[in-house]
Amino acid sequence: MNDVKTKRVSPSTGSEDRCPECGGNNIFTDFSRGERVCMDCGLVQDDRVMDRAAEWRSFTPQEEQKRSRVGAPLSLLRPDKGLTTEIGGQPGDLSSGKMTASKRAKIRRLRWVNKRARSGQERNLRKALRELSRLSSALGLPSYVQQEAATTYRKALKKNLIRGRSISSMIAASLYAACRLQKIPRTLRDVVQVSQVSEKDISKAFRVLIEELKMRRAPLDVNKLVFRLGSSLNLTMPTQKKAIELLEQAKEKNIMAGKNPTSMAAACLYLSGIITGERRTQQQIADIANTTPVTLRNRVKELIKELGLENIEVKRGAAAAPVYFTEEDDISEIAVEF
DNA sequence: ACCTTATTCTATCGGAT
DNA sequence: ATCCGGTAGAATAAGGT
Repeated sequence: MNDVKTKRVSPSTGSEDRCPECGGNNIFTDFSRGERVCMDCGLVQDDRVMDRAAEWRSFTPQEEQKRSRVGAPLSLLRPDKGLTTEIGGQPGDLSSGKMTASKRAKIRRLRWVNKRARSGQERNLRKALRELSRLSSALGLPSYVQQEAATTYRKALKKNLIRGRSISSMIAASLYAACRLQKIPRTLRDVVQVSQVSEKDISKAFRVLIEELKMRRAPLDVNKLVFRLGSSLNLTMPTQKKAIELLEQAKEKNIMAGKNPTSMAAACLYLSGIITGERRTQQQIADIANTTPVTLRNRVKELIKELGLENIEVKRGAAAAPVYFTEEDDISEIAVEF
């Protein structure tokens, strides 16, 4: 652990799933920050992250051959999956006298009807998907998560779960569920902040989804949460990894149950900061973790008691002055050695 | 529908650094 | 002056009756 450096590089062009530094394949991609972090050595590749998913699928070799980039791909993110019937009409068609007035009127009417005949569900979906893409880009989520959320929402719509609930709350809940399924570390609170809906409504909607759609509830990945918060606090990788250690111990001692995972992650970071001498104040951490110093203290107190960390009081006096980088600092230039 | 329990939040104060 | 630790009271959620 002591020979770890925090270092940032541009992404390599070679094999994308291996760390260019240590060769490990335990790489975590954080789409919201546009970073790829090696969980083993802490190397951060921080250029833009590309979504490398195939543009659309082919099912047979022939299809693969024929696949061209003409026309939009089928997309779950469009209400009609990208297949729309429009009744066209060149300016000349209707006015050049090739048609009788009544025929013209008929066609105009047809076009009008077609535009409006899309069902209420489709209109609902249209609105929902617009909101979905707004939320996803605000949270910096890749499109496959968006797709997942869209699919969930379609199911909910089909089962009539939307009735009586707001579109915004259901779409936010679908997106949150998608993050959980795809192991993207976003908390409900994160979603609430970019949404216009209250936390209460979204969590209610989320529970409805879980129950009615029998979704498996993938546990939130607290370790990733630690890296995300740690990174926001500009803590070095040794401190973040120490926090993970504490977190693992906490898991073993079963003191996570019922607690907000975010505050537990925050508490681990606070303690590890004290241990490595890279301290942040309770207020700083609480702000980043969207909790309060009070809750943070309670978690810290439990951790100290359960993990037998009382002796860190000794090191507390010897702690180095906190080094806190603001957003403006170019931290890519800084390599910290231990 | 009501009660209980657990968690977290806001607000607040006194003591330590 | 700021940080830390503790307390009281309200809101909220989940579970039981």
